[in-house]
Amino acid sequence: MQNRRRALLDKAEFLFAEHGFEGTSIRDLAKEAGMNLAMISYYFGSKEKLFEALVEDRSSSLLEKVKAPNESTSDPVQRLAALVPSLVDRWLANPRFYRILYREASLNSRPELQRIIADTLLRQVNEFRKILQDGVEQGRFREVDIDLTMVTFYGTITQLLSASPQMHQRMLGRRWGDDVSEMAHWRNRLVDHLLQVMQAHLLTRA
Amino acid sequence: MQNRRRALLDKAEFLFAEHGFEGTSIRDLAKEAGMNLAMISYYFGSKEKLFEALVEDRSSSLLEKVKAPNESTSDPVQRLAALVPSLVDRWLANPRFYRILYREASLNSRPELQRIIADTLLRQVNEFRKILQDGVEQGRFREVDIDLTMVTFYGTITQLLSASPQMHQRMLGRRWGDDVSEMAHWRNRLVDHLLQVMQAHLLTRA
Amino acid sequence: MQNRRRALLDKAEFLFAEHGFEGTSIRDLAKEAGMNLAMISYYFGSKEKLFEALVEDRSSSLLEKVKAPNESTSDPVQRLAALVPSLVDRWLANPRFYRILYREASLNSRPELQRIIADTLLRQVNEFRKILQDGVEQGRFREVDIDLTMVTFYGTITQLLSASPQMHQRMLGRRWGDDVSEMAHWRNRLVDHLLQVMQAHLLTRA
Amino acid sequence: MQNRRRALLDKAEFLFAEHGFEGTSIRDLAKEAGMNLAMISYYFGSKEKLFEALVEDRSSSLLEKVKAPNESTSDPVQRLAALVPSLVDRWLANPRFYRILYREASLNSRPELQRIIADTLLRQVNEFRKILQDGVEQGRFREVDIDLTMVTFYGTITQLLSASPQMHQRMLGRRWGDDVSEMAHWRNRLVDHLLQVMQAHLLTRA
DNA sequence: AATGAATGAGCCTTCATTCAT
DNA sequence: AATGAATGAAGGCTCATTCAT
Repeated sequence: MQNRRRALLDKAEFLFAEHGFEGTSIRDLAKEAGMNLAMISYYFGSKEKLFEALVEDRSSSLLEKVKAPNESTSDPVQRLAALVPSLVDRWLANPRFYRILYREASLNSRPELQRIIADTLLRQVNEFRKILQDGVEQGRFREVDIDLTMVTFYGTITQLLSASPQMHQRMLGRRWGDDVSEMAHWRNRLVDHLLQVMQAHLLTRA
Repeated sequence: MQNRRRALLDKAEFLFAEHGFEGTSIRDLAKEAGMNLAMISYYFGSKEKLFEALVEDRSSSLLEKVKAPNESTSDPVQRLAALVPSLVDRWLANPRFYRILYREASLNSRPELQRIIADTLLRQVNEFRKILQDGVEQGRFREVDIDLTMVTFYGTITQLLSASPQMHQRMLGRRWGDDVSEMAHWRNRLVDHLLQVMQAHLLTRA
Repeated sequence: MQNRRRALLDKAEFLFAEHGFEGTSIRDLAKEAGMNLAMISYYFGSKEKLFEALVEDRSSSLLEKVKAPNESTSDPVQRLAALVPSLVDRWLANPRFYRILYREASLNSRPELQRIIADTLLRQVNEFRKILQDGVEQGRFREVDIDLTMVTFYGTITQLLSASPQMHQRMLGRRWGDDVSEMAHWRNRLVDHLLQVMQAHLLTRA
Repeated sequence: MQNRRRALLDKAEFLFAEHGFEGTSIRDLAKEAGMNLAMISYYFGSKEKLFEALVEDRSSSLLEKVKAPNESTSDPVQRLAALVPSLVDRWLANPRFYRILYREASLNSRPELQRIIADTLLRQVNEFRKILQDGVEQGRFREVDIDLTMVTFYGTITQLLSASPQMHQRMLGRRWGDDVSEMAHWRNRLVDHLLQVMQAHLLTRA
């Protein structure tokens, strides 16, 4: 059945997020999913292929969601205002997945995995870069350091998503869990904050 | 001899940064350091204790450097302007170490390590938080989301430090290596950018 | 359908010959035959039973071919001259099968398989022994070491059949493949050589 | 200690001879040798490297023994008479090793192992080929099929060495074991037989 | 008749650690 | 102070087989 394959992907996402790719054994994964460990080989071929399948699955389901907004208008200011909540939603819809990606992206091992991860992350990053470039060219934005502005934007989200529960507790004082209302709370704070920071940074003062 | 212990710490820092704590075997480490693998147990007791020793060593050497600046004046604006380059220097002085810390801080394993890492990271974070709080209280800063402003500040640095060589190449187009002049380049860009973003964000417009 | 069963036997014979019984997995076999791996259990019950079925099939089909020649005359010299090409043809008609048998016959595992293999091989060996014994008894052959003469006779054929392609290439300089004309070449050389050796060895000199 | 390494080699030779390379697990081997299975990795690196080490060890110790005899005279007849017992002794000194080599040489897997085996076997084969070629050139031997004469010679020894205990019992009626007196018996019979066959085959009749 | 799914046992290898010297 | 030797546990993976359909 295909929902066993799906169950493996879900459990893998959870365990990879909590303990890392190296820190998760296929025995742990199989036990957690209530299956024989040979099923991982059966469905995916290997632990590494499972990872690739996870990226494939998650990124394909996410890319469909956001397409239109940034094409609807050519005004960089409006495009930015539209992209920020859209991106935040996209990331918060699958926080564990991005926690995994960012951690693995910081390693210098398993080059094939690295390539896949970089491809996935950069696809989204480039949406933002385009707006910045257009805005600066058109004189709507100040002449900022585009690379580092992107770093700030994505760094903010990454930082929030990547921190372990323990770090969150001690840094933000507030739980960061699977609770839906909790998520809505952060979503709104994050969107407001990012818009505020980006606009203050990019827009020329009257 | 003590420089053998030091050599182990240095090699461990390098390998942990590149391949992660789990991804680095003590065999690799011993081979890289040109010693017998029993030396790790001999000097540190275990792989985990070695990690703790690494944190101990690196953080103690860094904390001494920055103490005075933030006490010298009570003006939050000036204190911020002083803290930013000081912090950036502190981080860039040991980029590998922070790359390790941030990655491990995103895991939910080995609670004892987690605690040590959180302690180390938060000690620095709190310097920044204090300035923010004072500034807002004194009305010199706008009433921003302090937690998320911190996240943005540290997220920017983390993002820059954590990305793998491959990610750097593809995201920023520029190498990020051990080259000294390269480091100076990034140091200046980063300080300028952070000050600009923070001031635009925090300072009320005339 | 029965030709699927036959296809499995054929592919099994090929793979066992190339990689040995242990070295061939039923996965490889099923894939090579383009079937589901459950078919092996389905048709044969188990991998070992498949082997037995292979022996059954090949040896039964071969035994029918050669019966008459050795009964037609009582002269050992003529019987020998008739048996040699007949045996050579029998072996060369199925070189892979004998390659398998001889290899497995050199093991000391799976006693049941061993018994079956020994039965099959000895049935043919005994035809030769009988001629030798009769010839010596009748004074037509010299009083040779019958056991070792048999060993020489069968050893020659076995050696030729068993060597891997790589060994053949390097030992005989000539390919030993499925090519029909190639086979005819070896068949004639082998018959001539064996007759020459045996006659020189067995017949008293004038 | 190095005699543990030696013990592993000895046990491996025994088990490989009895059950084949594939049919012997490193668990069995370690248990048989009374060690932890990690020692195989420790001493040899891998199961395959252990095999290579076995070949290295056995063949190096054997090559030294026989050098002089075939150089002492240029008469092919005498050289043959000297080489036969010398070769037989060489092979019977390590029957298990050659049983392994011949079996593995009949496979078409693990090309690196194949190469090593072929090298080892051919080195000895070529001593014999040279005598044959010289003898024929000098007109001392009949114009025989040199390749197949070699096959007959080595096939005889191989056949005797390779058969499993069960096959021996049923084919030769006599045990073929580690018993020293038993070995001496076969050694003499084999030398006599081979000389007789080869001389009858090669020497022109008066 | 035939198959995809599933399993438990076993494979080889590497892990961090400890021990005797 | 330092090391080669040794270990038990765990790693990812493949094995032959069975089951429900």
